[in-house]
Amino acid sequence: MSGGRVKLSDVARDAGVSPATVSRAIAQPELLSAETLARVRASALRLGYLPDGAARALASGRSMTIGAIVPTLDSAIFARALQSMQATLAQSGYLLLVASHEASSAAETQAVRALLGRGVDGLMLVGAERAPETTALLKASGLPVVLTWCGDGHFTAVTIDNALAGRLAAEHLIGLGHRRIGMIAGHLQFNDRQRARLEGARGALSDAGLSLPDSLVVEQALTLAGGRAGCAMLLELDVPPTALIGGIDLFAIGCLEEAHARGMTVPDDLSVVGIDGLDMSAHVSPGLTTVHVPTGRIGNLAAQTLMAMIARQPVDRERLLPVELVVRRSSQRLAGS
Amino acid sequence: MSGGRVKLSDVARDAGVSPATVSRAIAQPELLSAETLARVRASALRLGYLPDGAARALASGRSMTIGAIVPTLDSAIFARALQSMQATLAQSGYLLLVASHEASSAAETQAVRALLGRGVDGLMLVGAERAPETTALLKASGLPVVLTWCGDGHFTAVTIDNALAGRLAAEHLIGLGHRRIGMIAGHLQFNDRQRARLEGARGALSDAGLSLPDSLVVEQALTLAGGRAGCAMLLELDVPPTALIGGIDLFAIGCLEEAHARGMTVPDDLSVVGIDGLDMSAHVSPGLTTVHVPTGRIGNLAAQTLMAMIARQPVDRERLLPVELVVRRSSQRLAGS
DNA sequence: ACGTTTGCTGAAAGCGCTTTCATCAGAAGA
DNA sequence: TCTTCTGATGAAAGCGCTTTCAGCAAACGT
Repeated sequence: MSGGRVKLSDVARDAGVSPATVSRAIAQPELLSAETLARVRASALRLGYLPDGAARALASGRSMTIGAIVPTLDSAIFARALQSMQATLAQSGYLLLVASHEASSAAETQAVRALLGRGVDGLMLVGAERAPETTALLKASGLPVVLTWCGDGHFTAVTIDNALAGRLAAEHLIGLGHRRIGMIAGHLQFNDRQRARLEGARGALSDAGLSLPDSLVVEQALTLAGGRAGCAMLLELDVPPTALIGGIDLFAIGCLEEAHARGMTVPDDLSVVGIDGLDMSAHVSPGLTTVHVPTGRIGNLAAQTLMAMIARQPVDRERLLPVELVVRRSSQRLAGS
Repeated sequence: MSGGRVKLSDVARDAGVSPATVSRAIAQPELLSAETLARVRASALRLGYLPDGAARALASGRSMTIGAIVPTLDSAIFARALQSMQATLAQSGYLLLVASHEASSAAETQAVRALLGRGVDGLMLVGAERAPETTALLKASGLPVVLTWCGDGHFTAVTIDNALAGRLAAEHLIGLGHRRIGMIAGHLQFNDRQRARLEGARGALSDAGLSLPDSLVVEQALTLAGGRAGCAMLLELDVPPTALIGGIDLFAIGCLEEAHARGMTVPDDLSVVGIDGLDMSAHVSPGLTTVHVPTGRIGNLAAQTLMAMIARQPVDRERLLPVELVVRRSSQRLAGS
């Protein structure tokens, strides 16, 4: 069975046509007469013919494969974006080649090189910050590239306004009378999304005549445990904040847990706001106030944009998707304000 | 820049050697003299040579690519497994080509065909149940295949004992005096993991002289909202169960939320046990009692097994990983038992 | 009736690499 | 000194497909 895979020439012989015709039957069926096409298809089906992707890629220069490089797959955010990307691509016969770099720009460079070598037809990356070498590699390849979450004004991008997200979270809390607001952010190194969210929050506070001093900002690993730890640190300050912003929802949920574990009540004793809008955030208790980010849509649009670029259709240089504050129970007016 | 990518023959010319030598410098450097190797490497580096994966794949028959087909990427479970797979593979220069089938066996067949066509060197699949056509395709390809979570005694597998997981959850509750236990399971169609977990729980109850009637089992979509809905249905029965088993942790967490929303206290009014052992489960309140599944390890081992099979090394036909009950606060002895 | 299109198919030249197989020094053995 | 290895390299034949470029009918125009 496995001895001698069926190849295009076998189908050609079986159908009594030339290899060229079989090739056309696959890629450009409209060029063939109905009769020939039917005959070739019948032969292909009968023999169980499966085109060899490597050979097709080599001969045609297109691999029908898109590469995606994310910080990690093990994140609800990127997992969802990739899932919708993959689903969108699959409808057009594209496959997704994924790599992760775990917040290392060197690893990202290596991943780009690996994917470029594998002949992807397009590439999706997260964020705008990267090693100059990586950018050079990307540019030199001439391949369609789409940046997500953050754009750099250089490559095509599907983005959200991370700074606005941070700002919305902060403004919401300021509007509720909070004056002392803390923030838990992801490690800012090689993570422009978190930096922008932090700066957005800082800007909102500053505009309100307040401030977000470094003492009220803690950097944590992007996990729920990180959120708990960050919350603990902030609550143990001499003058703890009355409200907390999580750079990602996971942090905010960690705050909910940590506050609960300390016998505090959210939102009575502490207001908490997240950024992301995870499904889960609607279901924790109290329901998490968060800045919703259309994560699935980002993946979906990245896929569509990439396919359009491959087809040499014009695309928006940068597609900015809206973020939106969703108020739930975890935030409330500061008592006595 | 992008005009005319550097190819192997360019490097050969630049280094003053034959193409064969350059090829060897990449794949079997030990065959070359140190001097030649250095010269070739210098040329390759200077010219920025990047081997063409499609050409290599075509000529060598190996693509250095592994395929993975999961129900969805948008799940903490599969995302984690894929992340650890990808990380493991990347260390050996392999890339991961992913596809999802959203619980459709037809979509799985299509994905297998697509990946096979793309010339993957090995394939990871979830579960043992699939269309006969898919199995035939897999067998005919002669490719290394590793099944995960469930094995079928046919293909190599990295599994857990899903029935045992269900059993452990149920036995724990039985041991706490619960007699009326409900279960929320994922849709059982094309999901042998959920079926096995349900049957395991049923077996434990039956062994204890109890039963798990269909009226106490609800099927839900594998989301937190599904868990809440399932919990609501069960709690609204005339004689509601005193304890609930979630076929996945997400269900159990949904139960926690739903119970809370109804003013019930877990575990005083309802005991809840999950299966999976999500990170999150340790942090919700009350902490979720769950049967821990080594999800990351599954991905890791699947990758290692696949690479071993590709290298024609002997591998265990089925590697059964242990599951373990982790008791936290969400379950307690039934009052008055 | 004859030059033109038009529609369909075939021949053949690669795509960029790997991999026998052959070659040829120089080292080793007799 | 002459053969026999051994180690390093090159020549060349593909891997399985796509894609010009031609060719050849049949249909068209005048």
